[in-house]
Amino acid sequence: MQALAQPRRREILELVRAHEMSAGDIATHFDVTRPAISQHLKILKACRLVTERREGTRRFYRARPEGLADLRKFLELFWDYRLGLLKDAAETDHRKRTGAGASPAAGQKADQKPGRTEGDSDSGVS
Amino acid sequence: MQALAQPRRREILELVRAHEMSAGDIATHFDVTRPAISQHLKILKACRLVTERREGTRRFYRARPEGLADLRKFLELFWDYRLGLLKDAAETDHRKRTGAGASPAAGQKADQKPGRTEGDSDSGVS
DNA sequence: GGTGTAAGTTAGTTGACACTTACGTAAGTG
DNA sequence: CACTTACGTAAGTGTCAACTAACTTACACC
Repeated sequence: MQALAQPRRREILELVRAHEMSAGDIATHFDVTRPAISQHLKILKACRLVTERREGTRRFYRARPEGLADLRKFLELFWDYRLGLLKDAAETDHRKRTGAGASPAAGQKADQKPGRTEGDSDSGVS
Repeated sequence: MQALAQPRRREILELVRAHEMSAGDIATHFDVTRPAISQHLKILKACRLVTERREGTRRFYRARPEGLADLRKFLELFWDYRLGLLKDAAETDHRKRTGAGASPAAGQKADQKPGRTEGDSDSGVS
């Protein structure tokens, strides 16, 4: 998650999303030095967001969408739950009901807290 | 995006995800001071990730799933695109995961093209 | 009107991290 | 074996943000 917070790393991911690219080629797309890109690639690789393929002196990188799938799964825990009770539609306009503890959508079905499912797959989100 | 990178803010979101909660109550769940939570809530509110409801001296906060939907849409640009050009067949082991087939809100596809999306980030966190 | 409570705001400090410069390492070429 | 290419790593620096402390604002009750 933190790996994607940095815009520079998202740009790198976009570069290697379609086709793999060597570290030097990636660096030429930015105005920062090559070691800086190398450090970003190290982080992305540690988070399992890219894969590395060595060929002679060069190293080619490529995005790994499965790593992003982990993040998507994590986010789904939020909006899936919320969207489920948006069908009430009563709370969208007048929620001035002073029920301190009682929300208008008192139904609150599926109050189950989405337990930590990080263990399902090596979520290297760190 | 950057708003969710901080674990503390994700914990706050989890707290107010199910039911709204006052700022003081939120603060008691953490070992940091109350102003710190207030600043986090300010950021979450600026990013449209929570909504505020005032009641006397208290202010109740609640998660806003639509804000997370934006992030989900952004992430879909990555793996949807990747899954689309898997015609290379080099990595044929991309059998449909649980999310691919059971995505409930998959009705709305990404309306943006997967082109240059940089600059979209930096969601005015500060 | 005065006091207490609940919350946001400002100023200042500290720690994390992105970046740079310099150096080291592995593979190819003469 | 010297030399170059391609890349990673180490140490140092600057900046941003998370946190604390102190202050201010808004509401409720006496």
